[in-house]
Amino acid sequence: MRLNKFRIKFNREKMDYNFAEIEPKWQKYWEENKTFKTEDDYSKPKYYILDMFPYPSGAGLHVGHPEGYTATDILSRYKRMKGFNVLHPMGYDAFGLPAEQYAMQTGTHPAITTQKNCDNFRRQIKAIGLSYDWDREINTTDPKYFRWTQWIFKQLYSTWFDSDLKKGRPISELPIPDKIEAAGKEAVNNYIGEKRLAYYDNAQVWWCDSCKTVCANEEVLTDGAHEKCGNQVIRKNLKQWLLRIPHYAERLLEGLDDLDWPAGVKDMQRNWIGKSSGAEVDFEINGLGKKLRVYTTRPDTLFGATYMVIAPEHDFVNEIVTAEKKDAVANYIKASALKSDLDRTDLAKEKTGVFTGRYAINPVNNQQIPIWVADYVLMGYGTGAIMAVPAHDTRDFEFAKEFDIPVNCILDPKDVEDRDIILAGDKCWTEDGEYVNSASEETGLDINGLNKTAGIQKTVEWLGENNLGKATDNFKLRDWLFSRQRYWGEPFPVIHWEDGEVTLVEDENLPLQLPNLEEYTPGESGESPLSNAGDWLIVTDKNGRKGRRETNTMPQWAGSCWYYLRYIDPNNTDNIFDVKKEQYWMPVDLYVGGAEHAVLHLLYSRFWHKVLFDLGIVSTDEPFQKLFNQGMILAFAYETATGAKVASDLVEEKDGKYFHIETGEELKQIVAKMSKSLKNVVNPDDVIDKFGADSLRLYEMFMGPLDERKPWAENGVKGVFNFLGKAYRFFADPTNIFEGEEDKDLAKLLHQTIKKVEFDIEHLKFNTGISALMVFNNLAIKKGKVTKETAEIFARILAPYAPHVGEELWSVYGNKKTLSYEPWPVVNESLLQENSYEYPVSFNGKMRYKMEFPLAMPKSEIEKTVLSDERSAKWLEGKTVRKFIFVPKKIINIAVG
RNA sequence: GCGGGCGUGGCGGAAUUGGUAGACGCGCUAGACUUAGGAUCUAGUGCCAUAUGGCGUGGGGGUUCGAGUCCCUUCGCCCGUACCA
Repeated sequence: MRLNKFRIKFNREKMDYNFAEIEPKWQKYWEENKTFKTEDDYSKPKYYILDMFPYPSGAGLHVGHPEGYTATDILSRYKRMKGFNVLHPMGYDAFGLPAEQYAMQTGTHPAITTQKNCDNFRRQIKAIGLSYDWDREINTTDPKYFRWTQWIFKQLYSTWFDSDLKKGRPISELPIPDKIEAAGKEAVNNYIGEKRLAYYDNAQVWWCDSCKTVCANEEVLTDGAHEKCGNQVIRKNLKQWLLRIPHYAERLLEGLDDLDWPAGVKDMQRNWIGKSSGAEVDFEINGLGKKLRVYTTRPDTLFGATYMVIAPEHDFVNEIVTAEKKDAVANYIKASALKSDLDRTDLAKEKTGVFTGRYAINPVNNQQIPIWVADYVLMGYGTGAIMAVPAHDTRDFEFAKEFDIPVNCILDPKDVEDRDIILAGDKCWTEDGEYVNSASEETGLDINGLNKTAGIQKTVEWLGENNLGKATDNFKLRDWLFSRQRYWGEPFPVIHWEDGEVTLVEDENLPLQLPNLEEYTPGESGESPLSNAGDWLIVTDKNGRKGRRETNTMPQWAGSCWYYLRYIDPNNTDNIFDVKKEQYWMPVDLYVGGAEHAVLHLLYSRFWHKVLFDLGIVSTDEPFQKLFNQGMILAFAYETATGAKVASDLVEEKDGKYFHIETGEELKQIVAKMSKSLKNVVNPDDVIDKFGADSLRLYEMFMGPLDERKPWAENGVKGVFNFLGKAYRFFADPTNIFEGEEDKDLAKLLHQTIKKVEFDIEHLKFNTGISALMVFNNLAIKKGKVTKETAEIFARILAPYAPHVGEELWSVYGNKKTLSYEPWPVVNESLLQENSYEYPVSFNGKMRYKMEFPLAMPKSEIEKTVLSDERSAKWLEGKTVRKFIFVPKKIINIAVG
């Protein structure tokens, strides 16, 4: 479908809405007057409104960007008029792969590409009329910025987590056990190294062979593809920097409770942190004099354990396996090591495993149960070993059925249809019930007759008393892999000395800049491009000792982890920010962005923030008080009956139906993501050219609720453009404005509109706010004349949405300065007072007619009037009134029958 | 499987939280002004029916004087996640 099917024409004779003149004029005014420069005026209440800053791609802004940006801009403009000191900044998350790949192909330095893209983004953002304080613009690739990213890394490296106090503390305060102290300096250093929040070690990592880099767990998609490029990642063992985020698991989990965040995002983070409560239990291994420790969330089902499983990678495998099973087990381990992770996590596949030939002793009843090796048990979770209770765990049940292992039901489901089948061990039961066969005279444990909660409690107590196990929590959250084999990232301020010592670059030598390179291509086996940087790479200390700089760089998350803090004091050269300013501005009052960052950026940021809080660097425990996810903007797309997608330029519309231009086939209109291949990508620049920035802003807000996904429709832009045109033509025409008293209806609606617009902005319901402005505009035009006071109020309440039209009207009325700091109009409640109400009169819930009554009229009189009204006769005929319902200022309903 | 969200006219969506379903906009229909209209203005527009009226918020059931809204049940779609013991 051709998108340019109409062009806006102006009537040059009359005063018309010429956005192409108005918009650049006011953008220039704001820029020259630094209208939106934010002062650190502590006497005013503050409001910090943050957008997720963009990655400045070569493709420029997408219509998804202005959606969130307009929403925050409306709120910012509104809050300024409400007397708040508003911090509303913008910047660029500019480290990243595309600029580096472009450099590999063309030799253009990533800094040049980045600069160009940032300039383009800035131009586009300014063309939307967003009220950012441009003096606070930041860029993660700017050495003045990443100096402090490196500085924070140093803080992480120099911090340990005190699990008693549940907080991070300076590494200098780490108590060293006497035993370690006695073992010498190396032992002490190793001990400290094990406690640092940042550490360098061999790690099983995800490697993307297409990007030639490692990536974090969070960057690997469900199907094993790299989030950035879609290539399947593989496992590799490399020396890498990691951050001990699991130390903060509990804090990150608890912190979520008090945050005003979307439930979905909170749940995703909870899920990702993955806390489970259970117990660790030790099983004596028969004939080895060794204990095998398992983790279970169901210690209450110990009596039902009929076998055990250890992961193929478990340390004990070789010791446990008996001579005659050695080959079988070795083959199994080899086979599972070859399996891709995708295969291993494929739920549909059948369970596999092999018996080790050895038995363990179940501590609750001293029975011997076989130990198996199976890859459905993962080394990375819990202890890498489980007790298997097939009667009450679906995975164990599947496995037991596969290998003919006994299923002992120990939990009577009671009133359930399949009770007999379950009791016979032919069906798995994972819900609550009453224990049976769960007592042993020999060991003294008896939980028969209890329910699940009581069973768990009693078993855990018993395990503790007998020194066989204890209650334990487990988390899914793993160490955060924090280094990348890339050029275009923050260099680590780290030197590896030839004697094995690792030191950090001194604060006064930060930032550690990136060297200029000829060759940006990473090595095949995981060397970073920086290993080609000869002069930069090698350092010598004053004693002649040689060292090599860390050649990995930080991941893109590093820069975005703390950018909201730098906006507070972006040009501070001595400190990361001024303490007073931080105390004034933090926390962020509202953070708006896409939901795709639910477990990546938003979890990492919270982690860093908590560490900085523990170290006394920031004053709040959480960075973002309220989070709001804007919904994705989609587009209409077309597909054939067989579901084949058709590019939009091959579609024509006839009588509300869609046809293929070439084949004539009727097509179905669907909603899909904008994509180049479907040719339905909308560029904000084009929309501004054709309709203006105010129309773009208004339409993005008018489309629907901010948090919902919704399709772009150009006709909708025309709708809001028509509104702005109508409003402008009416309100900018001096012959429509008079001095005097406002029409009563219009005055009332005006104040209702102020109230509605205010409420809707506060609640981020911009679509209905615009609708209220339209309703008012329609009535004003119908009335034909408005007072200057009304006109000025309209300009002010329209301005947050359509600031260019707002400013233009304001100046038409003779005001010389911007309206950005004019006080928000006060609702005159007395105008909203009603002394009568037009009641809908319903019979059995169906509205039949309307009738006006004074609010003061008593119910009995209203009842009498309504029932004797001639319009009621028809509905009352042959029926008796069962009940007369009267709800003041709501409804009258007569139940008849 | 589990977790989160959604389902309202031809379309995007309203409904101030249990009280007039369909605000506002698009589209469509008719008219006005025009050489012209893809500009602008006016009127109409949930569906069925000639009409009194009937039917309508994915389907079924329930609570209530009254249900898009609450409860039960069922269907469909979207997002996230997955052998986490």
